[in-house]
Amino acid sequence: MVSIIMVFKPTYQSLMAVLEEQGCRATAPRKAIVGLLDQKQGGFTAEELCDDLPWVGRATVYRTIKLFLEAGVICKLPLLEGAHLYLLCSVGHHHHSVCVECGVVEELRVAAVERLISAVSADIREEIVEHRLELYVNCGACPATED
Amino acid sequence: MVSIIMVFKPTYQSLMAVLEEQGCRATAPRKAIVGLLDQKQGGFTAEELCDDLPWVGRATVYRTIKLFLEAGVICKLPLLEGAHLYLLCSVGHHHHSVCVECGVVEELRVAAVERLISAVSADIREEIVEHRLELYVNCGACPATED
DNA sequence: GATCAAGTGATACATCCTATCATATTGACG
DNA sequence: CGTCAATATGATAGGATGTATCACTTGATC
Repeated sequence: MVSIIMVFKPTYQSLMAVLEEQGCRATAPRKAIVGLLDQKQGGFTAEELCDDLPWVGRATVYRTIKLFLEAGVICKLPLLEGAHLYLLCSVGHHHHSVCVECGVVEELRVAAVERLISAVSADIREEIVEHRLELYVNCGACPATED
Repeated sequence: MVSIIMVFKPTYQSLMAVLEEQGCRATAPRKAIVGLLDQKQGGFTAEELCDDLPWVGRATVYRTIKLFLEAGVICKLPLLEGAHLYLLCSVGHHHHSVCVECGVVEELRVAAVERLISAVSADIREEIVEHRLELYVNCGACPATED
């Protein structure tokens, strides 16, 4: 039996709180970016944010992404083709599933993965310090996304 | 019990055979690159190859890497820091462990991973088309690599 | 409101990789 | 061998994604 727990993602308020915790100011560009992130629950690219907020400099977009990356509320998810996606995510360890058709990303915690890692750990002489697992799925429910 | 199978990697001969299968010519640059790959069993970057073969153009180095990537005998392995490594690997599905200290990469087949994926697959409505697992380890045996 | 550290945007740059294109090489054929 | 067309090459420019710099602006505090 495999248990899968969906994890809820941060909201506008909690993201602004993260900034405050880091001793960062609540500036207009950052508020605008956070406002967007709040809506992009399916993942986003830096370029997307730049396009959506042309009045915000590219440097600021990247700086803000980096801030949240370091705070652990954004992950950088490698896609199959070598590109990657930024993704709002809950703090803590987890994995992702990405639909190869529609690109929708879901955050997973699969307890069995952690058990597997422990088991492998016992079998090899190296100490496992981190691991990464991504599932590339076909969600079967995505609308034909030809736009 | 977790079984881990080390997989042998392609040799000079088999790499040249891959080129031939693709209908490619055995040119001097390609032979030189293959000769190097044969020795870089621990992974390599494009820049490394360019440095080792200054008389071969960068474009050719990248083209040759791409050729082998498409043939499936080279993988592109994402590292924790966002960089990545190219890596000779056997054809077929497998995973990697990367030492975060010395960077040595080992190719793993962990049967238990495949069983886990099957189990997860049965529990979710999405169809899993591909997966990726990397272990970041501390091999404990690496020489202090401060150079 | 004045102050000043923190933040910003324009721009240049770094990295890694792909596209272009004139030239060179390969290997098949005679 | 020598010829020749297709293939491959290298120099160079360019694209994508991200970082560094720095003069200027803004926000939180007083």
